[in-house]
Amino acid sequence: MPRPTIADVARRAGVSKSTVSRVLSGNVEYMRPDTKARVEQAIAELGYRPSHLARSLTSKRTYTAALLVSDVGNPFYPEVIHGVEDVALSHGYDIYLCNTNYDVSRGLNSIRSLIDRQVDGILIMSSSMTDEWLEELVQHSIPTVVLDWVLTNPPPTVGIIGVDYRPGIQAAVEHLLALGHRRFAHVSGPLHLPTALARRDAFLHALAAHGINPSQVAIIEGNFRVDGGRAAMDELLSLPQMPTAVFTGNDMMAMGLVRASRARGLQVPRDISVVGLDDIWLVADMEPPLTTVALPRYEIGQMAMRMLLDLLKRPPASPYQQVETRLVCRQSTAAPPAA
Amino acid sequence: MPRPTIADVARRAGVSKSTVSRVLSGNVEYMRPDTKARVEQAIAELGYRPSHLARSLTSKRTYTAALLVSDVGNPFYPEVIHGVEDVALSHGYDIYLCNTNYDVSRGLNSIRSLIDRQVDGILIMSSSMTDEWLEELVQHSIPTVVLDWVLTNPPPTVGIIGVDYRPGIQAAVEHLLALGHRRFAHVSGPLHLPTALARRDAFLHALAAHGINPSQVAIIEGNFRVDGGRAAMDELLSLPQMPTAVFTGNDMMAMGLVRASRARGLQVPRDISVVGLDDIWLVADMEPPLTTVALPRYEIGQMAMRMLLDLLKRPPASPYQQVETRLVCRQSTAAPPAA
DNA sequence: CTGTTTTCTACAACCGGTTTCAGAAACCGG
DNA sequence: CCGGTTTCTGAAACCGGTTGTAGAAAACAG
Repeated sequence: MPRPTIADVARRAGVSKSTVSRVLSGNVEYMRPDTKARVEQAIAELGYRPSHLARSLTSKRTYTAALLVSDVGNPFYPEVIHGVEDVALSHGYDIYLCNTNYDVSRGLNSIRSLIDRQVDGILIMSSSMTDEWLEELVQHSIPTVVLDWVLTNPPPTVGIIGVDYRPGIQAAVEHLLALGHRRFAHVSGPLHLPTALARRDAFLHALAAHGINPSQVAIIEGNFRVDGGRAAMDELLSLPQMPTAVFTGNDMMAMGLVRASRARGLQVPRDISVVGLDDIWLVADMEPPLTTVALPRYEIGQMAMRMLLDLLKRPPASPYQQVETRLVCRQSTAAPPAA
Repeated sequence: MPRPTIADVARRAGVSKSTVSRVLSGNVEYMRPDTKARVEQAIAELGYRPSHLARSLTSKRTYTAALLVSDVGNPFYPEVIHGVEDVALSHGYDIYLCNTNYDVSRGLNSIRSLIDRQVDGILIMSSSMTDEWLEELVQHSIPTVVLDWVLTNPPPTVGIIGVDYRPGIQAAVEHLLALGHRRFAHVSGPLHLPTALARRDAFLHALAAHGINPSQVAIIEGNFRVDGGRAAMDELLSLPQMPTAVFTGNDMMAMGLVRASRARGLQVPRDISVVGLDDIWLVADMEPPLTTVALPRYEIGQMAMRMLLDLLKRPPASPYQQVETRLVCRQSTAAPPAA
């Protein structure tokens, strides 16, 4: 037998569809208690549950949101996803998850599909996005929240979660300086990404504030992945003068770098100090445990979803919120070699 | 301006809704070419895209499926998710992702919500499920595919992806025996899970086939997590006689075990050999790289989604498919200490 | 016991599509 | 030029809900 519909309930309770609809939506101000009771009983007896679909058709609300990430396999995401999901769940929302696989056009396809499905809003946490995505979404006036993206003049339906890299990175720099380091390198993410630039610049500024000229800092462009960190190690070794401390744009590259350095006979932190960024769970018990700039990822997820819900209520908003970073000191940093 | 509807297109093309609907669904056998052209032009001019929602209401198909996992953070899942997603995408499906967080009732809530949203089917890949979930789904005759779950007499709407642990585990056992090991231990998953039992039994059977009595094998019940592996190491040390080779129910526990052993002053593989299961990407460059029984996870994802699509077409099926495991030899296994 | 007001419920239209069916238009042979 | 096919298109009902409105029933005043 197919699911009972609202008409079945109405028939059984001897009332009209509208009456059933009213008790469902709690709109019972002018309803006789016994009528309400009859309807409720019919609902219970039939095990009736309203169809989300039909409801959405009139209400224009699907109670559905989408989360676009580059790749669920990236350890950065799980906690973010949990944060998003927990808030979503508690507001009756379900989440479409889409991996862009770092592919801009795949992402755009997903977005189109999601628009056709009338999702109420979209969370974009894929670094490999383009402004074209936003245009598409703005055009259809779909509320959107973007993580760590730079937007001059954001449209009213777009919210932004910013990351303030300064406090964490500044603390890292001061920590390294205090240990005695003077020669630094940075392994960045792909420099066409705003987030990679922000991290690099926060690092350089913090150094400059302490009298270290950015031009003395070796910058190696990486790819945010483990193998990028590995490759970077080789570049470091080919430098005329090895830096004694390296800050990597994320933890994955730090992992690759530490491994590659071990393979090259260098020991972390004795021969070289390494600081990562993200504080993914893996690095807490790496060999050695990684010193890193932590991002509150669960919080980011929650915040993003909450912002989206806000955007859904009172659209002309375009909010901006920031999360802070902080330094987590572990054992991949030490005084530079005497040399 | 709101999205154009089919009525807008019809008006603009000077035809009826039905005609537009027909060109949309490609049902143009009896249509004059110029009519079709007019409609297509109107569609293009308005940038019309049909509403998935309205369509689903009549067609009873939402082109939506759900994937239930225990925790996206578990490195087992990403590749599975990719497999599922790739097949889904290429068939016009979008995927709801739900984390159960190892919580049976949270999972059940998700399932209820998904049923109300009329998903076409559900993939269950959360080990912490119960048969109650299936009952709910079967009752609503929602096609379901379950990974590695034991079901006597599966209902026709349920498909199962089985894992044949034997080939991989057998190879692992033979590998260890060839190295000279005779004293074995197994760190299992929670033994109320069918999958944990299957892994344990495959191990014991393989040993038995080579003359090692299961009763001589130390079995420690773990939890499939890193800390479970850590705890298991302590139990191993308290044994009257240390085994020389340990097979863990998954890689996470192997990681914990290796780390704990290092902390206890033991070296892998010199003092003890360790074999994991899953071949998650992390273990390829652990210290030492882990020997492990590999599961074709991307394939599992693809296979599961394909099975679901099949189930959607010709329901009275209840298929069963198996994937094979195989041994990946790395450096966490060696000859036992001379002692 | 009426007339008015208040309380309650049903009817009907609508959301944006699909599908059945009937009838109009074009084509054809005689 | 007429009747019978064949080809094409539109009207209407439906999917499963929500909502505005009209009008019946109950309550109340006179």
